[in-house]
Amino acid sequence: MNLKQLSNQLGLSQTTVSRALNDYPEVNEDTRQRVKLAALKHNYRPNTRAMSLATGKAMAIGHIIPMHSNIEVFNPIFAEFIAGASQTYASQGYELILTMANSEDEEANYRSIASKGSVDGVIVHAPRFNDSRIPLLQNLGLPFVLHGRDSYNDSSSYSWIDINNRRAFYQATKLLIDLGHQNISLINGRETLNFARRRREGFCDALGDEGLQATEDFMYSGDLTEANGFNAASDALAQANRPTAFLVSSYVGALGVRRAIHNAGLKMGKDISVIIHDDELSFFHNNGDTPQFTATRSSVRDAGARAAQMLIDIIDNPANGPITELLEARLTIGASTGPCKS
Amino acid sequence: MNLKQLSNQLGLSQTTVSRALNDYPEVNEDTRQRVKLAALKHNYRPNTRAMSLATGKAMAIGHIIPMHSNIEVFNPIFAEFIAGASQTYASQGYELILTMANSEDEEANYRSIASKGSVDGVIVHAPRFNDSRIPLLQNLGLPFVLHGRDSYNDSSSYSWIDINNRRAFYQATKLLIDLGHQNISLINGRETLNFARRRREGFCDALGDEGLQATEDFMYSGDLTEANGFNAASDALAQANRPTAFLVSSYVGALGVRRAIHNAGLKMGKDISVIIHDDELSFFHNNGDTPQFTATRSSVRDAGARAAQMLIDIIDNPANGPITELLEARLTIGASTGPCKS
DNA sequence: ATGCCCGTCCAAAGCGCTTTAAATTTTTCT
DNA sequence: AGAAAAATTTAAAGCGCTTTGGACGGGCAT
Repeated sequence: MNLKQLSNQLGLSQTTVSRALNDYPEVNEDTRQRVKLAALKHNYRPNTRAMSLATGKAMAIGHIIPMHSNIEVFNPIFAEFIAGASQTYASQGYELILTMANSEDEEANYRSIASKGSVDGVIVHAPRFNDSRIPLLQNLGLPFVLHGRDSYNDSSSYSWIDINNRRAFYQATKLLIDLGHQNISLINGRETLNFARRRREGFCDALGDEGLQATEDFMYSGDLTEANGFNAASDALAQANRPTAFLVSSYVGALGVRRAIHNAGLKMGKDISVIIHDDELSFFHNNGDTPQFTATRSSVRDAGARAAQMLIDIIDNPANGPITELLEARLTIGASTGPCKS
Repeated sequence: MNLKQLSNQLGLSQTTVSRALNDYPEVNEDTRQRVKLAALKHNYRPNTRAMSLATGKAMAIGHIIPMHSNIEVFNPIFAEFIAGASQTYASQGYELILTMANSEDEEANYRSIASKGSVDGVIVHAPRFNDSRIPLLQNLGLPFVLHGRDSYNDSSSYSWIDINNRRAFYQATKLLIDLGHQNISLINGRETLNFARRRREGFCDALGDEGLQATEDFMYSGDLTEANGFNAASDALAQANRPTAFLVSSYVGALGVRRAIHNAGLKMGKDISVIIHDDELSFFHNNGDTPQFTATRSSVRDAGARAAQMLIDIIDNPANGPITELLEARLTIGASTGPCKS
């Protein structure tokens, strides 16, 4: 059933039917009811393609997940962020178009998306330091919101939502120091990404403020897989001057760290302290119990929902300037930290 | 830049330019080159909405993720499956439209999607026993592929891709029995879902074939979160006649099981054996090392890529009957199993 | 030359919707 | 009652593409 058929059914013009359904004021209330009823009865819904061709709005948002072609880790954090965003889209009639972009043809990918007209805007995931996608999208005139910031590009020139990574890791480090730990290992994400850089800064600054210094050997950086967490922690624990605490950038990585600690015959929270950053992935929620990990917490799903709303606002009001939002993580004590014993 | 502008530039008709770009034969080869060059130079790409309105094909596939509104676990398996599917779509010019559907308004959601014309087909995730979505989609005439089968509906009447869950769990159980385990606990997914039912069948049948019987108390079913795995295993291990082995339906759940085992002061692989089903989530890959878990393995990402291709084939050849594909999981020995010691 | 075919190109219709400009009906005011 | 204003409806254009049906001219056989 399309608009033409429906309006024939009703003995009305397409114009009137269209207006009735879209709640335009210039249509009689009785007519509107009649139209809406008929639409419901015939299960009519306007064809989105025709609609967006006519209005010039795609009513769709693109999410472009960066993938480095060989490694191909699909970070669950993307998934959770998207789950949040999709809630927002659903409530506002937007569709979510998902694309994976290999880093090689990334620029081509963005150009293609911009010119094909299938989205009204995009969410940019995992910004790298000096990320070329920012000027690119600005040039293309495609509205976008960054999940994260770029420390290189002027962060007031574009819209972003981020957590205060620096402060979170500063506080976490401070807590470990207060507990007596002086030899702390940082197991971080890939430091080509801004979030990881900022976390490292927070970590190093906190140490510096207490007159300590980070041991280069105990700072690890890489994809936040379980295996990488395990390998990093195992490596650190095998050293003579091994660290007494770990600061880990993700829950998944921390699972590997926990395994390494057990493997070394140590107890997490007693022999070795661990603080993690917890994005509150839904399949790791443990309801109510004291959390296993002391963590800086921030729901990435909420961030996704918020980012989506921001982007929609930007699309609706292109005249307004950039929107930015900085979220603070909550430092929550769990079972993985304790006083330094050595 | 749109088609009109481009063809004006070139001094050609829209018809010719369109045909040149779409590799129709009735256009001079020189002209075609000239057109393609100009398109490249001006970064022209046909507007997808206009294209799909003209052709009647959306060139998009919908993925509808079921969410039970209160719990809202975003299963990483969906994410990984989608990552696989998106590779296929990218190579064939399809877009991937992602939707989360609360179970309440699920039917309305599918109806809406079918009538809006924004997708050419859908992938149905996580089929339940006697899943109403199958007859619904058949009635709506919307092409679809199930990820999984429905044991209730006639599984030759629709297209699906599934792993042989029954056999995988039969073999895994058999292995545990061969190792001397008689008291085995099954920590399963939600048994309203077909995959979990089949796994349970395989488990029970293997026990039955060896003259054993499953202990009802030690069969758990629920969302496959870390916490649920932990709770189930903790519960089992607290019993007097506690099991000597666990069969766990997912990697994430197994992480909780492992934690419970450690918590009880036991060693996995020595005191307690564990076999899991491993969907080969990318962030749990450990490259090369002997796997932590003995597991039945099957890449859900590959399944996603394959499912996408199946659906595209179905869309292209609506006349052909349903396509089905049954994948076998590989039973791989890891460090989590050993002979029964009691 | 004539007619025919083939290769190449184009004008115009149509996909299903929104929206402008105008027509028609109803209400209001004098 | 008649004119003006307001309310309601409609015809038609247009969004950017594909595709049908035809036009045009050169090469070939007759």
